Amino acid sequence: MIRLLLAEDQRMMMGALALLLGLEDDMEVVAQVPAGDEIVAAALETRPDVALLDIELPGRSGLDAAADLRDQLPSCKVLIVTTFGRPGYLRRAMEAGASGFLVKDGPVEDLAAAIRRVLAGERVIDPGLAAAALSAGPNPLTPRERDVLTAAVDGATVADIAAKLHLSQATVRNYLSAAIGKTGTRNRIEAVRAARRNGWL
Amino acid sequence: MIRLLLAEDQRMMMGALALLLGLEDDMEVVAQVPAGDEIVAAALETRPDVALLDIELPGRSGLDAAADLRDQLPSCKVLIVTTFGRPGYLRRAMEAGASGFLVKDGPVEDLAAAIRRVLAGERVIDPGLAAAALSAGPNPLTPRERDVLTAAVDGATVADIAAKLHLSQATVRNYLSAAIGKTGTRNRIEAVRAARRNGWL
DNA sequence: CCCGGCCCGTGACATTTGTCAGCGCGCTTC
DNA sequence: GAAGCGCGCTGACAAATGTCACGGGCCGGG
Repeated sequence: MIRLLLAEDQRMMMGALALLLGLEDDMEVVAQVPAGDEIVAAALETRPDVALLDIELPGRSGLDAAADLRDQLPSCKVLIVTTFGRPGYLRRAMEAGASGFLVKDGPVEDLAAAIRRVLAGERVIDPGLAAAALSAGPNPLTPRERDVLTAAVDGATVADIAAKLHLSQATVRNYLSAAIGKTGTRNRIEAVRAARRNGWL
Repeated sequence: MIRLLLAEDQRMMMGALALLLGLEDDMEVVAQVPAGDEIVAAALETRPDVALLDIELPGRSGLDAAADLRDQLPSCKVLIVTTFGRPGYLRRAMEAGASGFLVKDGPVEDLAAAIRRVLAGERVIDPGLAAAALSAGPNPLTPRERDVLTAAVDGATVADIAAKLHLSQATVRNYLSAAIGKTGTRNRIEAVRAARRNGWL
């Protein structure tokens, strides 16, 4: 029996997948968690063979959780299953030790197949996405630029960002300007969107 | 047999739901469409009793499709199933003649139950959401303000928006300012976010 | 050791953005 | 027909934003 852990915040999706995978003869869903910060605890308790993780989860990112799992339960393979096929996500998933990366756009049938392949030691990666990840190149943003950009997503003003990050306003503007330059965009909004699209966030 | 149509752009979700609902004795999935502009054609061909529609679909919004269905195939009940429980969405769904409104956050079990209730003539609405929709009040934005705001989502400058909508830059700024005022926010980014959150977009 | 990169800051500058007061036009509603 | 509202426009103003050149400190690699 292949023991599975599911992490996914859309409960309907998680429930559907759990039922579906449970129908496979050789699979068994041993844990379902709706938040990123519950993954490790659930995994340590239930000892799954494969963990299916969404990326955008409340509490803790699925990518971070993947890294945690690699450290604390290396026997457990990680398969990232996400809505957004962003190049930077794939890259980070690989760095976090994930064994596979699927987008939810694909057919359900792929899922069980991917699980078996991952368990056999293979790496399963969406082929189109792999190309995009390679052509996109690595993240050009420095850590600080990322911080400032992420702080700017919800419409915060320069003053807000400066206060949140304990920086001078002028410094914030400089970082913002640098990020805008590196993303080849015209203002912070476009910069944020471009960075997100690439998974640089 | 209850004949079902599914419209959903995340194929994995759609596939999982189709399989799952197909397991119910009295249900049968007769159509699966991944785009909003294919819904009506598929419905006319397959004559479903209930259509499960996502809102954010490529091609045409599920809400618009719901209105189309009411006109062209009134025998078909519409159940909106969406990720985002935005008050304005619920309101618009009701105006488009939908019989039910579920969020994907809920458990899968609810789904089959909701389908049966909708078919029995009941209205199925997430209770928490109904309260939010009532307390949020109707959309305060004028059509033009909406246009300008939606044109601003991807970081377009005032000049871009003016060009796209064939308006003077000053006019665009005025609409933007009005929208900012009505949403009680501080700049266009916050205004866009607030409007989206409420489903005023 | 020196170079380069990242970090954090300054000051000055042009541009963009948001606000306000007003104008005329057309429509609906009372 | 007057009042109210949405539409589109103008002009002017303050504030926020983006750009540039520049400084210093800290670190790691050649």
